[in-house]
Amino acid sequence: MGSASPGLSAPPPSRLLLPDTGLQNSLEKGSGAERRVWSPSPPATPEQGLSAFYLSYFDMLYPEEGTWGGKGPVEEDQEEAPKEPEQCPIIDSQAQGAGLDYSPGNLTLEEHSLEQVQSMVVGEVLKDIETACKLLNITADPSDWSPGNVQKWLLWTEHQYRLPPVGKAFQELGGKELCAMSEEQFRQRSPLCGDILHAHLDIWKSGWCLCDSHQALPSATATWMKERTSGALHVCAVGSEETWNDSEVDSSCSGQPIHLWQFLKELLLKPHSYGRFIRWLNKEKGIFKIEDSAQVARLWGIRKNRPAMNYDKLSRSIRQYYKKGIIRKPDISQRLVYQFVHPV
DNA sequence: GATTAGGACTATT
DNA sequence: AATAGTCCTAATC
Repeated sequence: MGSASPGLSAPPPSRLLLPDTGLQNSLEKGSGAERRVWSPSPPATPEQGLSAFYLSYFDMLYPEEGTWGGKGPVEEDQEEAPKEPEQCPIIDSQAQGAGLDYSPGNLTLEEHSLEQVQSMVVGEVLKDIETACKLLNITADPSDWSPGNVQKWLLWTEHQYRLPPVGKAFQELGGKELCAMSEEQFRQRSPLCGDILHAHLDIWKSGWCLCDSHQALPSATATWMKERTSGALHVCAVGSEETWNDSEVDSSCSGQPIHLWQFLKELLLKPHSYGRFIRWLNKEKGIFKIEDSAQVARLWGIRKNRPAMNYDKLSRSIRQYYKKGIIRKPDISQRLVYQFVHPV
């Protein structure tokens, strides 16, 4: 799944259908400039429908809540409403593990857990998309689909997610028309699962957008997904020669697994989301500091689906880069500070 | 006690 | 084969 959590760019995790606890109220009270008010009303927006889908998907993936990492929803804090996006307060990593920071603006434990869920779910769905493309011999971009492709996709989605058959409800539609349809139109054609199908298609559209950073994303949900999952689907920059402008690092497509150094750059490119955990000390020289080793390791573990990842292992991988000339320690060695050998 | 360095081995692709 | 994950010892901060 995409990267995880800490992110917190729009839309916030509060879009998920949260348990009926006091959480919703606290979220609304704590809503800052970045935070949108969560609407407790029945799913009326595509995003809310999608959120419901995430949870149902999660249920399928992980029947027993909290099995991942074995810790359940009670976990570290990760995020706060940043006052200055580029200003990254140093967090005491000691306090992170057991840290229960409920200060205003910080995410609650439930949110963190949900973010992890979102990241994992989105990652799994994106993997499914890759698989489906190969299996069905269709493109990742739904707008390219022929009516036949649309039918293939429908059948696959029904089967994959055990949805009730939609029959001929979408029979004559091509990909472009399908993409142009609102959730309501999906519901009209398929009252039983139109919303779910629309949510699936939304993910396909977004997943496709992950391959093209220049293309505008169709929805806030897609923006959220892009923030969190860039690189999850397609990252192909290989070696240490390529440039690493903001526009280039995660705009590639090849299906190659992401490398740690790429992942670190990804995080570094989003200081607003991850600046608390890793940030540039000198971007021109490629010098960065891991402010919260445990969190960076946790994010890496999520990305690679390695629940047992920790900083000890992550740092071992970084050290392997010394020989390869990808990352090194800066001239003046500091703890948790590394330097990309080929900054641009 | 956390971090750093690196050897050795295994797993995955 | 390349890369990363795992486990380890030892040194250092």
